[in-house]
Amino acid sequence: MGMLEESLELIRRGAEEILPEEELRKKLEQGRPLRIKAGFDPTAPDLHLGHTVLINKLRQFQDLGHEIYFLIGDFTGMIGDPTGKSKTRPPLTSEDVARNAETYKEQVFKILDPERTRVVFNSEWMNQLGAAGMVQLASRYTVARMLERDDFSKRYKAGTPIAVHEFLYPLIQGWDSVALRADVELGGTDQKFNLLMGRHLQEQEGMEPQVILTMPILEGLDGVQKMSKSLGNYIGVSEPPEEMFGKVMSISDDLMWRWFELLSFRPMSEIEDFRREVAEGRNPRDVKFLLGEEIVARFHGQAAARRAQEAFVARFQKGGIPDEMPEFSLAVEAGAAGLPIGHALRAAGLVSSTSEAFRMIKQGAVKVDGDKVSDRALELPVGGPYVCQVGKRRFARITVVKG
RNA sequence: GGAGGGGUUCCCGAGUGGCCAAAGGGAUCAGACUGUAAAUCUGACGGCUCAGCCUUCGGUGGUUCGAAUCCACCCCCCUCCA
Repeated sequence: MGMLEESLELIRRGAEEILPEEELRKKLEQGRPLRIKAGFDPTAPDLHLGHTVLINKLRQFQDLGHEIYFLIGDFTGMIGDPTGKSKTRPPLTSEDVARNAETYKEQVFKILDPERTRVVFNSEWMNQLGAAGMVQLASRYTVARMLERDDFSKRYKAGTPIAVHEFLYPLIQGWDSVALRADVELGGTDQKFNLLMGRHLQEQEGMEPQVILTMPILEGLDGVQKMSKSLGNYIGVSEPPEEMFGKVMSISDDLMWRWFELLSFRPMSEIEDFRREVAEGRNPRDVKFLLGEEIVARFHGQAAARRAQEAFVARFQKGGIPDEMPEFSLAVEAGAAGLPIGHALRAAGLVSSTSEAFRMIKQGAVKVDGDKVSDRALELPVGGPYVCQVGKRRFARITVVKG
């Protein structure tokens, strides 16, 4: 059964854990489209590549002919996810949720096939459940077992408070699996407990329990910490092509292989070939080009990807300046003939203070129209535009006008 | 409620009357080297109309020629006991 093994191998790719893998094999052997579930917050999505690791896995399931249930947890959203920090979330109106759902679709359908994706909301069945149903659901699990969840047990031992309703979160998430009759549920590694809850509840309901698949957290641009917005080491899926490409090029060679595994749709055999070629002397940069191109093409199309790469080569390999950069029109002070360079750089956001501007000048990092600036007292005469540059990456086009 | 420990520049963390814009490390930024890599080396790292000046060491007020350092009160955090 070569087909089956191939499918399994694709599903296994990059996955942290599949529990239990034997059951997954059996489900696949049934030859029917499986119901694949993954849950998402109802909050406004601003996806970055780290989030797409999971979505890519959904896509692979789709390619294998299975059906995706893209669950938006609008009911659970009211509880607030107790995993991790204890920030309370402001309640969302149904309009908010609807709008956020649209944004999700926009971003996610760059990867997923809309034809094979069902977007569902758990308020659909949770609102039906009622208080009595909720109590009954809560009776399905013991406190002792609840405390097995890693963060619960840590908090309990540490003596930090756990509100009773937080226990409801995994139960509801598990109940979603019952309601959807999910065959497989995907989630991040931190979701393992919640995913297993689905198995438990389905079993109690006499259903064939779902298989759970956890995906690892993607490392960000720094290669060490997880990709996240707050750490600033991310690539957003709606970033412009050139920026996206440039950021991919800036990752380390080691990280590149990790990204290939989790973000590329190239077969692993091909990636292994790349790895061998690099070991034999091929410039890793050229392989990274392929990764960058694939990723940019996914979100912006093939043509944009090619342009992004050309712009990259022109700018960095040939030392040119980018076509597009922020433009500013700055006024000189009344009576002055020109704009002091320090002020200009600060106003254009190239430096955060005039002090920094002077430091940069001292270090030879500042160029105007390609000429290195060494005089901190330099003034830009009325006119322009001047192409101002700090370091290799920060550019602005500045026009100086009369005050 | 009782006992003790602590709040320093982005983070960690030294400093206990002047030599302190404040050690050291991390992060960051720039320069060199490169492949806008990584590693390494060098430098910078409060602000300003910048060889000078101004504002910072939880808050407020005080002692002193002079305070991050001493005193008073206040706020916040942590540990132990009840």
